[in-house]
Amino acid sequence: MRVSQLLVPTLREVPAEAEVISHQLLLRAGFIRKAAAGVYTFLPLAWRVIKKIEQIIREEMDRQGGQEILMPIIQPAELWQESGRWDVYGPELFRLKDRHGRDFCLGPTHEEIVTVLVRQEVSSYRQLPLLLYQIQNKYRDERRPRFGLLRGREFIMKDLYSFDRDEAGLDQSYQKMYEAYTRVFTRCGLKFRPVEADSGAIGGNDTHEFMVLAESGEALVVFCPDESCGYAANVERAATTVQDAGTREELPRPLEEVHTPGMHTVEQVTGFLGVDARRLIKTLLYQTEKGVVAALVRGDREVNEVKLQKVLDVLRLELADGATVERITGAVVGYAGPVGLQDVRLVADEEVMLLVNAVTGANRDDTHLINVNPGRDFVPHVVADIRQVRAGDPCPYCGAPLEETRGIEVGQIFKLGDKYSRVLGATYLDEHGQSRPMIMGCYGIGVTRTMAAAVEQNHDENGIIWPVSIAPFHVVVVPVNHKDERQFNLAEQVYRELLDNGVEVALDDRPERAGVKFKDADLIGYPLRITVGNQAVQTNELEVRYRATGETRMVPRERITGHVREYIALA
RNA sequence: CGGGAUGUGGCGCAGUUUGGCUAGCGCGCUUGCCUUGGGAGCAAGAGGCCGGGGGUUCAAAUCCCUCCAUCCCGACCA
Repeated sequence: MRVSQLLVPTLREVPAEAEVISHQLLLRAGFIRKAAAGVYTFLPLAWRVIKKIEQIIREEMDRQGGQEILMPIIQPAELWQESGRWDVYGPELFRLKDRHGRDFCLGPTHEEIVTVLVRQEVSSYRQLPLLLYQIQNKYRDERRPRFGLLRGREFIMKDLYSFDRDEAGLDQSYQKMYEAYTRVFTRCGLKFRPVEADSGAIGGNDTHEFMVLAESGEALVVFCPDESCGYAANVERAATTVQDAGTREELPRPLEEVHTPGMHTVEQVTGFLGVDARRLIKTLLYQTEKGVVAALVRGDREVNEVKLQKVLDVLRLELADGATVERITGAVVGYAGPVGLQDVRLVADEEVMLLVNAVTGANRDDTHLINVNPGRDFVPHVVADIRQVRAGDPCPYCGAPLEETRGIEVGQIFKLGDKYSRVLGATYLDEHGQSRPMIMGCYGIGVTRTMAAAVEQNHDENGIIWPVSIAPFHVVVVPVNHKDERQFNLAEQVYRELLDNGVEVALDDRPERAGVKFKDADLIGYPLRITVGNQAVQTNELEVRYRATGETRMVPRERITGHVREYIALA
């Protein structure tokens, strides 16, 4: 490709709207342009990258027996009503009507369509397992699209759905996808980590997220530093062993009230009373659709709202406002406690139950209770793990102190079980003529998000550094002086030779000064740059520059194609 | 959805407080000269219903009302 003919509108300055580095660089390097909030046009370079990622995904899906199909973006409301998700999905679902007033939506995911397809076309155990996938645009009307391609409203996703006879079959399909995903992200040249995750509203038991490790990631991950243990989980899901606060050996003392004027934070109370935060029981009131709930965690802990939501089995969970707190506890915010609290469900974290002679709010202004003993002074309705794990907590398997990192979720694999096959009636006849629901799994990869994640992880102050496997071109050939015919002809020869040998090469034939072309080459992130200047013409040696390291090397003219091909093959 | 901010040529911005006559600057773009190994220089150009609508006024980018868009923080979602 001749750069003079290529639509790569590079920008010298960072567009004001871009905050994260992948968004800035993809705009500046001429890969993407915004059409609306969270909706982008992919220019030629971006589209080449996307096609490469898609191709890697295709090969790995096919390797595991996946069959590619293409399902519609526009889906009839009836399907979603049948699964029950038309009402549940909420405002995230892009809804529209046709000219007859019939309801449709733009697919945010395709469980309904694919399950109904399989319901109609598959009826025998002989046809299972079946792995169907597509690479398709997806639509989610995010409340707040942000970070460029990392959280858009329209995005490209690979989604595969597995249909098995039973749980054992599902386990196998799940394992295949786990391997396939590991291969996909490895081949894309990304540093990533599969982590245990929460299954959220989709439900199901097992689920893993594949996280590309990057500071800008929205997800927080904890992991065990012991490689042989290998535990890693999204903090939403992460567990840790129950820890004693050091009060266990004490003998319970009689409950006592203390005057604590103006002390309503954990720091204030611990400072005032001269006790460890671990001795406090923090009482947080939450509003849910099932009423107000009190969540108890130790003073040094935070509530994990995802865990709490799961324990309570509620759809809505938010901290109660001050007025509600006062109504329930009879005191201003800061003095809530479990003792004598009426009309709310009490959920206590496991660690709270181990405390002896704890400190809590007294449900009265400026008053706390000391020597509170769980079981004696209050009895929670539920005891569960609702605490947020943090770095330093012991690994639940081996006890080593956990570490923290941030990640971008580029893939997630789910065991769905019979959730959709039951409601949508996707059944098959087994070898005994018995009708059974198919056992399903679903597996997604955010393709456009993966492109952005690759940039987040691979860049420097000059621009993008594409992993070779997904780079838009492998190499750019740059004649230094566009008016020097000898340079230009040599560059042209090299360009053609590389083209003829199957190398993805761009020739920067623009009548620009060398500096401009070098800057653009760095910004765009071609893995290799071949510079053709005076030296090349005179000595017949070409300068090859490696984007990843910034190193250069002189390569004899006749060896250039071999050198480039070797580099690509080894990458 | 709550809070905050911003909309002026392709990009980055000034001008708005205190209304005023041809709306500016840098980059980019076009043409010419010159230059040619890290975003050169000189000269001449093209390009803007100042986000939309309504109002106030002799006069609105500037003041008022309203709508829209975009970005950030939070909440939310997977």
